[in-house]
Amino acid sequence: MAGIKKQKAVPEITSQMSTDTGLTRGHKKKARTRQTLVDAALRIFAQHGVAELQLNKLAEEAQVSNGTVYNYFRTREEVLEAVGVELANQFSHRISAMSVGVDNGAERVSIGIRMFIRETVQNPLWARAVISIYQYDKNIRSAVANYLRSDLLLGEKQGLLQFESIEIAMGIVAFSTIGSMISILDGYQAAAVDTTVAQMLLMALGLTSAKAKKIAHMPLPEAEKETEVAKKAPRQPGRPRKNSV
Amino acid sequence: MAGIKKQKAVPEITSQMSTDTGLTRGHKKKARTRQTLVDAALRIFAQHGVAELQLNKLAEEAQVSNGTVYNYFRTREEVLEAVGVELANQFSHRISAMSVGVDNGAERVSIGIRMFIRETVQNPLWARAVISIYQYDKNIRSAVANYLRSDLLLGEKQGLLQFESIEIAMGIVAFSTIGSMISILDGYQAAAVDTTVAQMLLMALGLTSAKAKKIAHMPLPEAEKETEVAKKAPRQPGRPRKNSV
Amino acid sequence: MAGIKKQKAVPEITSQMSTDTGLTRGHKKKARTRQTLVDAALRIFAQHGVAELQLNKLAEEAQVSNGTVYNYFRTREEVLEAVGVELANQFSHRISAMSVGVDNGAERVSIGIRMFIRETVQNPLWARAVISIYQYDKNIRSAVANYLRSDLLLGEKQGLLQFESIEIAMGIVAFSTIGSMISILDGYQAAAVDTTVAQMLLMALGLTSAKAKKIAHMPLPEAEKETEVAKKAPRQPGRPRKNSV
Amino acid sequence: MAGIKKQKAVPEITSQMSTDTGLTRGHKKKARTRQTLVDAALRIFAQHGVAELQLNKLAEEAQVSNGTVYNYFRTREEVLEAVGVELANQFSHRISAMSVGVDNGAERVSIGIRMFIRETVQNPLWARAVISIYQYDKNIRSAVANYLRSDLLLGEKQGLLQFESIEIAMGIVAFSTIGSMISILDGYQAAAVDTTVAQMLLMALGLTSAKAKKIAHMPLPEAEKETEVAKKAPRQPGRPRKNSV
DNA sequence: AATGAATGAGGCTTCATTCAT
DNA sequence: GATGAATGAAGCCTCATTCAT
Repeated sequence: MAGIKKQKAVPEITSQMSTDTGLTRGHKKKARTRQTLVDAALRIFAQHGVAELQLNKLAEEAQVSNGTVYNYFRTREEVLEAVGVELANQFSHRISAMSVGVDNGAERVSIGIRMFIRETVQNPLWARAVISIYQYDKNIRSAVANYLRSDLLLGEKQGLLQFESIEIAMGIVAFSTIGSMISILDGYQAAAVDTTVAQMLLMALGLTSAKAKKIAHMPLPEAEKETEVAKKAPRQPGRPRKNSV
Repeated sequence: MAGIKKQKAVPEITSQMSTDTGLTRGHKKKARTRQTLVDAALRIFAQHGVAELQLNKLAEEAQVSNGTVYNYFRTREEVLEAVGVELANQFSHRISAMSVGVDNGAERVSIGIRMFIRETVQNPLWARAVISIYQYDKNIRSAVANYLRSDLLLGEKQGLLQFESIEIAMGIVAFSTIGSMISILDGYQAAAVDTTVAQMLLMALGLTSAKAKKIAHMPLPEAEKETEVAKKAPRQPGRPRKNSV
Repeated sequence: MAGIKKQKAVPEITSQMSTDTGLTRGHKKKARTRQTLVDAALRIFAQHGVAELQLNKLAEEAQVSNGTVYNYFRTREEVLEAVGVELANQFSHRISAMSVGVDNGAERVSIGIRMFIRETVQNPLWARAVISIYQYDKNIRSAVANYLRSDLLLGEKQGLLQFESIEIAMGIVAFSTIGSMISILDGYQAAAVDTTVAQMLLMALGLTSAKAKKIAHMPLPEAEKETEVAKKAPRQPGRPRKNSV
Repeated sequence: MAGIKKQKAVPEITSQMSTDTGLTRGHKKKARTRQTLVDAALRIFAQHGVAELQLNKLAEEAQVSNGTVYNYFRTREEVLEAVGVELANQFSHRISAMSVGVDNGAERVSIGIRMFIRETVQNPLWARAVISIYQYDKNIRSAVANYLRSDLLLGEKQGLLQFESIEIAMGIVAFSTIGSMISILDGYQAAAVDTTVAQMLLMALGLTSAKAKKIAHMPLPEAEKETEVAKKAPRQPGRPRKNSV
């Protein structure tokens, strides 16, 4: 987890989320500015929520002039959109990476839930950014849902999970997880929140208490995969229209 | 109870929410104006979310001058706080009223969940206000949680519900319900969302699938208030705002 | 005369200043409201300066409703004017009272200068009000000038004082006195400011250094009124306001 | 230096006051705009007094948008402070320039007094600005005092002037001068106010009537700058503002 | 591309004044 | 007279956006 040079007292929230921007070769300074801005935006979301994003603050955080922001984004909305896309992509990478090698649908779901909750404790700023944008942006909700969907369907196919409606099940798992993250940020203190939540949600998905407990308490895979995330390429400049963020 | 004269195309979201505090006597102008403002704020939350509350719009909506707002609230923040308190009070009344006469903890929880979800379909504006402020205001979350707590503890005492942590259980129930409401506002269409969600959450709380299903499908009590609500809440089309909630 | 009930921590600045308007008979409550308002205005001037007079604050300070102010004054300007007149009257009374029985023009001038400076130390709030309104209101300046004029002319007639222009002499005496008061409020600390200033001004008016010194150091007459003032004016800490006057 | 293009009927009050900082080269836009704003603020002070400074009027006067003001000053208070500093600096330059080449302390004091009074007649707007801010801002008073101090001490050292307290002497000279300026603005008309005042103040500082008269009547040095001022400052009638200064 | 000064619409807030009770 | 809620013009300030360099 490398981390970007920060000038403020804000802990690294982008480090894990952003790529290590292949600065191995140091000759794409200009192309990286956009990523710098997106990263800065994420840090601001974390601290102040989506609604508060101010472009002059963004410029300051990214250590560029305010005019520079407009070389990459035409409006404030476009910035929000780009950050949404960025975060959605990060979700994709992280969630897939999380349970790589695990082929039990119930376990995969459990791992996802637990990782998000654990990460909240480790990195509240990141959590705040996630929650903030998750609540704000329907597209993000869809992106998360899609990852959940495959695992839930897998679990169902394996005869482990049962639910009447995949959509409703996705909603419950996702919002309960987000809700638990919020509770933690609200100040709720407890050990093993992750396993407790995972167990309850597995029960909601049809597992018996015993089985749910067992799966929820399985050791988490070694998340060395964070490095993988780091490798992903910077987003392309072309503006993907439509709402989001 | 008659609902407030509206000059805009916004359906009644406050009429049903205002508690019948005996201020029918018209000699407390100040109290009435304050309520007018809070009601107007709720309507605005419903349409635009908490973050967008603008005090000049609030004044317009409440049909008073902008200066009047400041006779009641010193700052924008104070308005948000007051509305939060108001909504929390409404919750108190509504939730208690919902399952009055029901002494089974699991049933009480189920009724609460289902009522909120059903109300979302009937009155999306109200739902939007609830979601918006629920996400915005920790105090609201606490207020809701407290009502949940007693029912959960009752159910546990009755040997019906089981959970490791009451706090976590409250979070899961509340956020899953909110999440389902959001899904509905996001456009998710399904019959019997309420029973499905209630059943899953009861399972999360330790009931077997069969018992959960049975309780989740019990007929809802005839809430006279609800009848009124249904009457008053015309389907509301409302341009699908930027990003749902 | 008893001073007005104060609800704040502001020492009495009006009690000593209020002329004994024949309210000895205590049966004119309504007639006194106006005086209450003027007194309250003086207290506010003392604390915040003329420019800051706010009618709602005035009403609050006078413990009447804001509407009541408009039963006595039609506009804010009228309040300021009334306070000006009031203060001018107070000056009249005080200044004449000061050197009653003294028939030496130079001494009379000296006494006036010294009394104002001494009072500043004793009662900074009163001083602030005086300075504030003196600078604000030309009429006050005229009122003060008239009292000065007669003493200066007396002194000239007596062969004690000499000046080319009575108007200029009045200005120098008055503004030097006010200036000394400001210096004291600005934080200048010294013993015997009053005699030093009086001496210098007497010299400016043609007295030799020796004569000026002698007159400036004469004991002040026992102003019974002053005794009261001293009693009533507890040292006032008051944050040193940004820019004094 | 030619003065700033004015779009209003206000005579030049800034041109003469602006120090000739070599910002003639047009490549410091920011510095120029700031100066533009300060100059505009001085013009407003002259017309309306410090208390009335309105930032939208300031922007209008400076012919920039209101937002621009906030690129240079964070609050209204900061504008006042900046103008105070500016005026203090101008004082520094002007006063030193006034009696350059004169090495008699008493003469130097006399020259300063007389110049300010004469300038009041020539340029009432400038005088109003000076008076207004002098009364408002303690720092300005300090700045003026410091220039006076050295001359007074010089005169004392030369055996010309005598005073018990330098601080009190400074106060008397400064406030008497300001007071004379106010009298002039109040409408007092007389020839040779400057010499009369100077003479009286020199007497207050220990000079005999004869010596004081002689020094007070010495010809003023030819301030080339002053000539320009006289040229530029048309008599300004100006509605007699409610309460003068 | 980067810069950063300038812009101005629009929101927040104050406060003198009105008016029905 | 006294009250105090209501009014709304007017000021302060923010911030997304533009544009010349």
